[in-house]
Amino acid sequence: MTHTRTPGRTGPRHPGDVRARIQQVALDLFIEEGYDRTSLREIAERVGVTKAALYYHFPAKEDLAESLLDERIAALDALIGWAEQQPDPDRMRPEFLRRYTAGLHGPGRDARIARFLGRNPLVLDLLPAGRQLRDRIDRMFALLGGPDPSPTARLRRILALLCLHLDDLLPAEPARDEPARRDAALTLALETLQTRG
Amino acid sequence: MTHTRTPGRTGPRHPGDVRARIQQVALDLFIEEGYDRTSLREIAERVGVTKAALYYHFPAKEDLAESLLDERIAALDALIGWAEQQPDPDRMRPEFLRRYTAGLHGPGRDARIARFLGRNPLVLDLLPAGRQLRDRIDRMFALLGGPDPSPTARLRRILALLCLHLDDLLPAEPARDEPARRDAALTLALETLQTRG
DNA sequence: GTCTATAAACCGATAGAC
DNA sequence: GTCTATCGGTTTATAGAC
Repeated sequence: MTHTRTPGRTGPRHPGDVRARIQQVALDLFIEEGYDRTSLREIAERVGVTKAALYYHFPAKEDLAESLLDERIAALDALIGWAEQQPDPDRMRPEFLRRYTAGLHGPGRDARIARFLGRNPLVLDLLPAGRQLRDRIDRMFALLGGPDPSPTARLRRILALLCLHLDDLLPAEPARDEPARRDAALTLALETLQTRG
Repeated sequence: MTHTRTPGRTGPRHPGDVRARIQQVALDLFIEEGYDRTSLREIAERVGVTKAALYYHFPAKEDLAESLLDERIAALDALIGWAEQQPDPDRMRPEFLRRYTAGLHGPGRDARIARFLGRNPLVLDLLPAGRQLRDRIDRMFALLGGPDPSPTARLRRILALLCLHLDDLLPAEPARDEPARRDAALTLALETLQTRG
């Protein structure tokens, strides 16, 4: 038995684990200049290894992107699981939005993954994990609204969730990512969801 | 003086003007599979000409994309011009939203150009015309809100305009592009803009 | 685990005939 | 205006040494 470990497992042998650093750098570049325009050469260069080393950790470029989405899918699954256990949907929904935005801006990469998707929406069609993610989004829409929604009610719940992603969808604004802005977004989301027009 | 015309001018010599057909096909493909993933070979194939013919009508791929954005910029300039002439801002703003969505879904390519941008947001950074378009968007935000906005008010006007683009931002939904849905979006946009929280 | 070297494919773009 | 043919560059991905 050797000390060699599968690169897919967690638990870095040394800090700055290469696999995680590749993910970090790739995420940065995917946000900055787009998934398609980011080459593996560019990622490898910034990490400080060669292109071939990337292929040791990820079989293909798509698998590197998938590994990022998997984290986000797991986070959403946990949240959806919680929501489905709540007995009172009317009390669940506002708390759902609070937990959603809290999870987005807590520790971890979720906030940047959301921005990655906001800047590369076609990834949701392109990758298998993207289609899985879209399935989770649809289930969240279902949770946010009651049965048999009117067109307005349908749009309203979509809009409420979108509120919390304004900064991911818009091109860089001066005031992005400030706590006050996040609070304002949550307030707007709650108001949007709860208005009965 | 010959009959040869500059391809940039309007007035087709024959119906199905090749330049316009290239734009149509390119727009379709840019929406379906993304700007970066759409090759000139693919566009030429679907139009029924060779790649080289494309270069007669557009000096480069970017110029083809720019030509699409130019139409949208002109449409927005007209709308912004109207808004700046209105004496009463409080009466202008709801009407602005109505004209904005009417222009989007009237004759012309504007609706599909908006979807092109929703699916390829990085184009706004990439192309010179994209940055011009962003400038128009900023000016519309300024028109929609009064001076010295609170964080909530800032987000609110952004959200109102975003309402009218929900179908451009979301992955294909079953009920996209129906008049009832557009009416619901306009109602929501007006409500979002006018609520004073 | 990381390297050097290279394969194979595709891209945007150009030259020049017609 | 459209064609054939091709150039030069970049990309993803692989083979094999260490």
